[in-house]
Amino acid sequence: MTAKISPELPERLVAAALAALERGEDVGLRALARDTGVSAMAPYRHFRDKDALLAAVAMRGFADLRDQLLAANAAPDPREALVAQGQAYLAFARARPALFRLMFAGHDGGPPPIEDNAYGVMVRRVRELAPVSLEAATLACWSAVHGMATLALDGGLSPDGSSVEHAALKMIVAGISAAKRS
Amino acid sequence: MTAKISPELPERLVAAALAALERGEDVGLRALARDTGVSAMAPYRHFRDKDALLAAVAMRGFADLRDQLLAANAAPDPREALVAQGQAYLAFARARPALFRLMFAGHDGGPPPIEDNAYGVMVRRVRELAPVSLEAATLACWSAVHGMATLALDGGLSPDGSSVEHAALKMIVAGISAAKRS
DNA sequence: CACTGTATGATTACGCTGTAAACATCATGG
DNA sequence: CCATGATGTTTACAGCGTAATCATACAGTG
Repeated sequence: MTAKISPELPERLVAAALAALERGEDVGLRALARDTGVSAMAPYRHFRDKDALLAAVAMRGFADLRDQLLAANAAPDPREALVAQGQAYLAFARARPALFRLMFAGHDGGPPPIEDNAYGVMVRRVRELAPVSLEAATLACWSAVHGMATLALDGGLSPDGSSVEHAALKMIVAGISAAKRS
Repeated sequence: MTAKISPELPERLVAAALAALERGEDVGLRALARDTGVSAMAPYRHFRDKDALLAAVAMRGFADLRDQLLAANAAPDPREALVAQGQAYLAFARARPALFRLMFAGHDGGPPPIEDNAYGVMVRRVRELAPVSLEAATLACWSAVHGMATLALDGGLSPDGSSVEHAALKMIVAGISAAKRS
């Protein structure tokens, strides 16, 4: 009665986790295994423990986020592009809140939250604005956007205040592009 | 064999939770009750469920945070004061990371993360800088500081990069004080 | 082809958790 | 003096993460 079907259990587990997150449920190894039609211990053949699985899910999330940022990066003007990236970041957090929170929940072994090229997508644009104090400018920009997303999820922001958010983002890039030296 | 001693179980439970958080352990109702020398079900006489207890803990955290911000608010110049507040906010998050994360973890029934006067402490200073676009400026400032704190906890920032952080904070207030209209 | 090692999954079991239900004990006010 | 409500205890149950052990199927080698 061994199944041994269908492609790659790990992928199906991660997919099931993403689905559960989208559904607003809280993910658990057992429920996850049940959804995948497999025994409770099966996931342990592919992930050291629950955190390892969640780290894999988070990585998928970071990849998606990077794609969203890239898609929003079209404008030639760096200021416009950065604001658009910020809005995309916010939209991602609001569209998939549980996943977003998981991504930044600090599961020990996982990758740093600033992952892969999602970071690079932004840094390239910031460099056009503030090449001398790049580090500080990048930190300011990313912090502001990430903080706004977090506050939005936790109820501090009204979900329809997009014009205020837009104005705030413009202030940030203004402050950044005004920097001459550290 | 009924204890019925000592002042107010709820306070002692919250205190035990804070202690456990400070110790880096993860809080649980049972362990909490054990630390307090009381039975596992006792907390339910004072809190509807675990989330309610955590919400109380979070409120205590917000009060502490507000005090830190007030203490950092001394400088007469609003720009300096805001930067100092940001640094205090960061210091709080780094000094008590588990509590900070709990405060913004979005336990349903709790208060909004921007709590009490902690918010007001900052808003008053922002108003001196950008009275016309207050909403956006406040959002920009709070978002940046909160995002920096979150990123710091999740390993994205080096713990000794305080000069970069300082520069980033200055950029933020520069962008805010440059705002003339929305 | 038979044989064996390795990868994958299933079973079982343990201690932990949050919490529902029923019971005991006290302080208090009619 | 006794009923009543507030507080804490005991017992019980379902769910969780995971350690240990067993079963199966496939791959490579003789």
